Amino acid sequence: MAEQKKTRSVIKREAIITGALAAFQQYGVADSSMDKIAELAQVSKRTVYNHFESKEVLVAEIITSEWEKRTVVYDALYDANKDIKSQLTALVANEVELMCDSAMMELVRVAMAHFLFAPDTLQHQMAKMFEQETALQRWLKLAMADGKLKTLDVNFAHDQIKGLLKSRAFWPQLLRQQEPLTANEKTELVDMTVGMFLSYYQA
Amino acid sequence: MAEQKKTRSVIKREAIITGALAAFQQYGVADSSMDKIAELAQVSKRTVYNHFESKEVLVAEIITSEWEKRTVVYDALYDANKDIKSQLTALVANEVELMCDSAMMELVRVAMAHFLFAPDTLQHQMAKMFEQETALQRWLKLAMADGKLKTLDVNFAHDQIKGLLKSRAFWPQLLRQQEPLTANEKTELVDMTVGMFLSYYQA
DNA sequence: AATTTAAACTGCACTGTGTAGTTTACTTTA
DNA sequence: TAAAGTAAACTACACAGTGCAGTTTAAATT
Repeated sequence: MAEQKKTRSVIKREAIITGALAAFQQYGVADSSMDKIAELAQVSKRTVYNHFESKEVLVAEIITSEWEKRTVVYDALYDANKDIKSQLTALVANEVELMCDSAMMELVRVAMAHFLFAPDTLQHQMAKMFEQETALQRWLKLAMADGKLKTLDVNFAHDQIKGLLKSRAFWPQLLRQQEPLTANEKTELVDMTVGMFLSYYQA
Repeated sequence: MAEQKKTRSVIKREAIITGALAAFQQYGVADSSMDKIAELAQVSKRTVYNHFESKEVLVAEIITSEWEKRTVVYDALYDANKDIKSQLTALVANEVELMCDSAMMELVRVAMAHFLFAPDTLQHQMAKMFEQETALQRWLKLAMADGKLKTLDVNFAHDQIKGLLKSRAFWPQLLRQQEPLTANEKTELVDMTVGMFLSYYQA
């Protein structure tokens, strides 16, 4: 790794981002002043403005870059020789892990609160964050092409799976109405979801 | 109807609520100043404060009262003599109508943005808004007791149905990524949901 | 029908506070 | 020594909330 040669500028920048994220997660974007952010980052306010020309720029940059950092692509492609159920189970388990990740959840919370009433220009930015083909979608297409699933609308089916998962593993936690799922609850959720999906869709 | 005798006070109060709701829906709670609300309501700011002692009180009162107004109870109880599928279809169709309602959606948008980073005390208020047994839950219990459905965790099953519906009819619209569903799309969604649910749970 | 009364509303000036963003004079670091 | 950071004061503004003198409204009284 070439991580030793961090210039002071880079160090400060990272501190700002860390501090801003912490502030956003604790107070939300609207209630995080630039002074608070600078203080949390252990950096002078002027330095914040040297790195980010305005609060809006800082917010946008942090949210999108953190988002990209966290949407890593898990690419287990469809394998015609392996059994459908176990493949789907692995994929779905992966989706659950992604959506349960607490850093991810906090980021979504920040982004949602910030974008819900944002002007159109910012809404587009949010839209881009969401429209991103998942490994699950690719797999569904291939499995269907291979005749292992009933003919189906891939997007519809994908939303069904996501809906089944999120209603238990994501939304209640995002709204802080429910504790994060335990490992057991996760596997149960995955099994039930795959079971229900295949009971309807398996060819 | 005894609606003619509205005192001036009542008229003003209603104007304030209407104005505040309009402001909230357009700008969000945080960016709706009391001046803006008074202006939209065509009422002096002082009058707003005569009716609501602070902004927080105004927000809380409006959100909860509007919520209660909109969560009307549809009570179609389980009927052992009628066929399972048609009963469930009616109930699910009702749920979809409720969650698609644009006034409801706007209210949820306002409430979410407002409560997402609120202190614990306010979070409890939100929690109460959500924990409310639906006709669907009651029906599932009775249908299961009657042996028409496999033994199941009622809450889990309920969340599954809600998840299947919301991932297509609610969340994308809330985030303004998707237009509201057409009538056809709604019935298709209802049919697919009931179909999938029963394919797994019907005894 | 004219007058009185009390409650509610208005408009406006004013206080206090919090915040984005700027500026300045000084210090550190590569 | 030049670029980057620091600390603190400062500007300009928006907002929540208050106080008050004067006006409107509707109903009760004459």
